[in-house]
Amino acid sequence: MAKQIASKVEALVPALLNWFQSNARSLPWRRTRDPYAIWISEIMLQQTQVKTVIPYWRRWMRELPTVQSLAGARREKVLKLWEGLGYYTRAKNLQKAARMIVDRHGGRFPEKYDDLVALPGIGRYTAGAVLSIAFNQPAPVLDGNVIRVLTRLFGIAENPREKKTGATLWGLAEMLVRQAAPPPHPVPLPLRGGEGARRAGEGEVRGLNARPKLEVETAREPTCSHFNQALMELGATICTPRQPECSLCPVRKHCIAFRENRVADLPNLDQQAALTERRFVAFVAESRGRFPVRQRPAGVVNAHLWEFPNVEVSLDHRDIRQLAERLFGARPRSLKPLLRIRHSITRYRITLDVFRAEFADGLPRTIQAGRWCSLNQLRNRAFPSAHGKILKNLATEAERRSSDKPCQPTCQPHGLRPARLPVSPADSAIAIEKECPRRCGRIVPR
DNA sequence: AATGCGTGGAT
DNA sequence: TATCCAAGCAT
Repeated sequence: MAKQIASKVEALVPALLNWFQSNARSLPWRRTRDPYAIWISEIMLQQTQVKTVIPYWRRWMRELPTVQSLAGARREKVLKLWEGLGYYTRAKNLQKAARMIVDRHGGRFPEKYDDLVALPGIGRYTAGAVLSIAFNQPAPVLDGNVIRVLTRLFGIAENPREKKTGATLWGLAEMLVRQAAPPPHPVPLPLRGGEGARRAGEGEVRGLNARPKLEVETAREPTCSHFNQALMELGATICTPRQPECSLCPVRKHCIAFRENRVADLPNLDQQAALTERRFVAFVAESRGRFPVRQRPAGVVNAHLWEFPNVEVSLDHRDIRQLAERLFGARPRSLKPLLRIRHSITRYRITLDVFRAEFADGLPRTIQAGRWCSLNQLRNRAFPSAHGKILKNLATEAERRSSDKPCQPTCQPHGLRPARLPVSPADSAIAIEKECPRRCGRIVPR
């Protein structure tokens, strides 16, 4: 059994290396061997697709091209560069780790596994990825792609999340990348039989010809780097979760799942938990061109990012005015529904209802732990995706407002009288206004 | 061991 | 539209 696996491993490595040579996608981080650049790409690629990462990586490398620049950057800038990628702890850990590299490693990127996994945000996978891809060390990687490829190739039906199965998979990944590494010493002659012509030929040349130049030439081909990337590339482009392109697979003749028609059954993952519905109501208030926003505290979802004041409510909650009063400590002069955003984070499906709130002049100067920011100040802060959409909506509206000509005659700033609103002290109803029908962005009385 | 952490692409 | 899940890590 072990022998079968060994010979299979031996066959897979050259096939995948050869395939990768002509089928590797051209990705920006594949044009460098800078460990810092590769580290950044690996962190960004955690649970995130290549297509999404590319523009973020380019911008990050332009703004923070070295580990020193990252270590010295302001956190707000780091978060802004990460805005929209999610899992924001990744960005904060990147900076922590960069400072550790500068402080404890003299700014030189660690080349040892133990040093790498000691850095925040670097686990077993990322350490292996940086060691193999940047330094061409025979360190294994096991990510979602590799799990899929290996469970199919070797017909592993156990749940890969189980500890024992995970150990098996890591073991295979290690055998493979070791096989991809050139032998540490010139292979002593004579070779025993059955090793295969390729390896024998290589050994002969090296054994007979010990010129240093040849060693250098041999070592130049980064086979560990390419092999691990080949494994992941196969999983990303051919051996995909759904509708894999087995007809294009360079190793299908070695694939147990393909032979036994079990490709669709592997890997055997447990289905994800059902989503829970939640609803939030957020407010955009404005006073003299400034908007109140607050920063989320440490230890919660989207920690340290900014957001518009909001509260969670029951799915059928109706009294928006009451929410606004509670949040701002003042009764809004008007309330207008602005937009509804649906999104999901982790296991929650969230509806975010956003309202525009106007207050009598000078009313809410402070929102609990919040700040009044101009549009430009808002643009420099990092928002979670849903609140980023609110900001985008705001910016679009402001753009429209400033570029359009004044419209006649109902719109207050462009035309005539102020909106006269029925706000008697005892009145609990809020006058819902609407936008100027000429789309100048202003609010007009209904 | 199980759960929390975001977002968007693909189908 | 609904569902899956992507170059995982920390606790």
